[in-house]
Amino acid sequence: MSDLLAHLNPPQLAAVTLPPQHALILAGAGSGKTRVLTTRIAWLISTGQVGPQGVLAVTFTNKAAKEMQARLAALLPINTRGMWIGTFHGLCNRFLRAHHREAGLTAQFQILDSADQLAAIKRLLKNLNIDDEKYPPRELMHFINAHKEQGIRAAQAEAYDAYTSRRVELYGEYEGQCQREGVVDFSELLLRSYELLQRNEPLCQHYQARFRHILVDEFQDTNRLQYAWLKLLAGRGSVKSESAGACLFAVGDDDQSIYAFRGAEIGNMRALQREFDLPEVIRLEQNYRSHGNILDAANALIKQNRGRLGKNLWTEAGAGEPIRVFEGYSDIAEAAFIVEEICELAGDGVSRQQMALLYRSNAQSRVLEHQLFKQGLAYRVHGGLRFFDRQEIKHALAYLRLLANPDDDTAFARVVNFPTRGIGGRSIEALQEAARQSNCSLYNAAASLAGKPGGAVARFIAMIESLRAETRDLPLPEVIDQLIERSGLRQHYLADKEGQDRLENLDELINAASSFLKDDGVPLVDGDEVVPDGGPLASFLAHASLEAGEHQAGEGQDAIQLMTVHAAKGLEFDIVFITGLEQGLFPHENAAQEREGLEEERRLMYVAVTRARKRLYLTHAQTRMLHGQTRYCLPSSFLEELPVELLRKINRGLSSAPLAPPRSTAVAGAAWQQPAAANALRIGQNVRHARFGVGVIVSSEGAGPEARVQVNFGAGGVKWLALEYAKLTPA
DNA sequence: ACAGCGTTAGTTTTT
DNA sequence: CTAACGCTGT
Repeated sequence: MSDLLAHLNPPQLAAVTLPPQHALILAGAGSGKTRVLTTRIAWLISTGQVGPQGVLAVTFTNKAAKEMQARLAALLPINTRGMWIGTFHGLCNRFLRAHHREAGLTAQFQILDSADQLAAIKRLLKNLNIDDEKYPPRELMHFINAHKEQGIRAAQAEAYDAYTSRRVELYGEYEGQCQREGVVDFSELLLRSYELLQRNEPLCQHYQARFRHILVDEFQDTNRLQYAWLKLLAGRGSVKSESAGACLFAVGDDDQSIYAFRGAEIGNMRALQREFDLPEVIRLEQNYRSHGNILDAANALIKQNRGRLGKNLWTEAGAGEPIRVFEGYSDIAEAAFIVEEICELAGDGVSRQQMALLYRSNAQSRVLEHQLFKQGLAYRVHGGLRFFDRQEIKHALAYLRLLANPDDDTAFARVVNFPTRGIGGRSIEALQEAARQSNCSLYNAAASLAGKPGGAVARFIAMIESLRAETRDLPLPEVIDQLIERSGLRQHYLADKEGQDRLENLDELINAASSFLKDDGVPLVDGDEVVPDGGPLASFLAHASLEAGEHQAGEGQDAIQLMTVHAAKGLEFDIVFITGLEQGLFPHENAAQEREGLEEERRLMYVAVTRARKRLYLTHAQTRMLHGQTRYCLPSSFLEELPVELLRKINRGLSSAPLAPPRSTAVAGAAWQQPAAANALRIGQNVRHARFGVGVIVSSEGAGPEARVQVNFGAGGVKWLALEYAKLTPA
């Protein structure tokens, strides 16, 4: 036990050994947050304050959940498998499988991932003959998910105009379709669980009594529904607990909240303080990751945000190196500089894996990749296609889903004609019509409508039926093997000269099923209850939806790491390059208009800065290819928010930008007014506008009194201005 | 059924 | 500029 608590700093120790009460731990970047979380659980259990089954630990990602589980297993001599440690979605899935009847679901209910959900919505619109120009499927999906994340069903949704009223109707139709098909989307997992707990008091009280300690990671990322769910389980929701509810131990960092766009409510942190009457928050401010200069820069930057809970990172490590700032003439020059530095560092023996290139948006990786490739440097781009997202895997899983649940129309539509078997658009439309008329699934419609026994539809149904009958008692990996064979998938990819990789992935799927059965597939028996489910098939399918698998390519290699700043959250590297630090890019122009948006961008920058352990590079370019056009860019305002004494500009030979761009880029109108003036307006020229401030001229059109210039004002956006009226002075 | 063409949009993303 | 999508023609 003393081992357990050794090497904790005072606030960490205070957090870990807090008496049973609600708490908010404000955990800065690199402050040992995961350690505190896992040690807290271990301490609670090893001091006998709670049994393993009395703990509920929630994270957002599978990676975090696995890490917590692994660390806990290393701290405690108990089997952590039966414990309720997992993602919000994973735990809700477990809960709904155990109580599927009360939740109004079948034991076989399937989970739609985002792609499936979108396909389901497109199918719905087609069925209802709705113009998807007027109701774009993606937008409708967002509308539905946003409502679910607020805990709002179609029946309660407000419609303030005709358009929204129609969308609410469609939301309702979508709910009906999912229910008919026996599928739930990601947000439904949460909403369904929440509603069941709220409606079923005995059940809710059972879980309230069971979980004595609820621990939440990344609390700043919770949405309204997730917070409501936590409150309910902690006995602070609408169902009151007779005994005292669980203690809620929330760990988070408001300065690292970067997911507002997907529903995260930063306000949940203050709400928690208020609603749970927290006297104080424990701050973990000692940083074990970065050198002092990097932390000073991060602290100075984030101080610009308003309404923070407040926190100042510090370290016992020295100040370290200054932060290097580089300005390139173009995005290409920027990338070339970075690659040059990387070569030098690699020559000095720095591991390539310890160097990360961060950018605001994915499109930026292209130029960087190109330069790295030219130098023959190994690199890895994070955020690519994941294992269970591959089309061949999705096809195989769709067959599997159809075996488990014939009503799953999304699965049916996906594979009814893949590999092609002569069931074209008209047959499918006929099936859809028939299904609608008799209000049944596509599969049932196909089964009853498969008129001529020799028809393609009849053959498909027969194939699925015999597959289901003959694989009923086979172990899962063999079922998958059979299905790949009998569906014609193997044959199809064998014939495709580029199908080699896909066949290997299909074999990998069989392996994944074997190891799933070995690791996670054991029937869960925890505490007093046996957790039932729809059998190994249903749980494997749930696993596939909930855990799309890590990005596979080049995992172990010593390669330069490329990723968006979002993807870098939670990671750390010796050397970090933050690239594209330009107004309009980072902060992004879509976000920089309002304070809230700009503050979120600043938090994003804060996350980026705090990834670096030893050395940080901030790079930007004067010009950048964007949407096929050369954009003239101003340096990011975030650069100005960093204390200048921490920075070192390192523009070397190759960077020297032509300060006077070529004559041919002179703006027509300006040239007409003052042809030879030294301060003639030209593309790339910095100008000042009375209202919008400083900007760069991006392009121009027209001549004489009609001449207009397009100016990039960064945070103020990109604007067209008539030279005759707008008073632009060189800046 | 599928290739080829034209059109359009173009932050961030986990489950 | 490009990638992705949808439509049309064979």
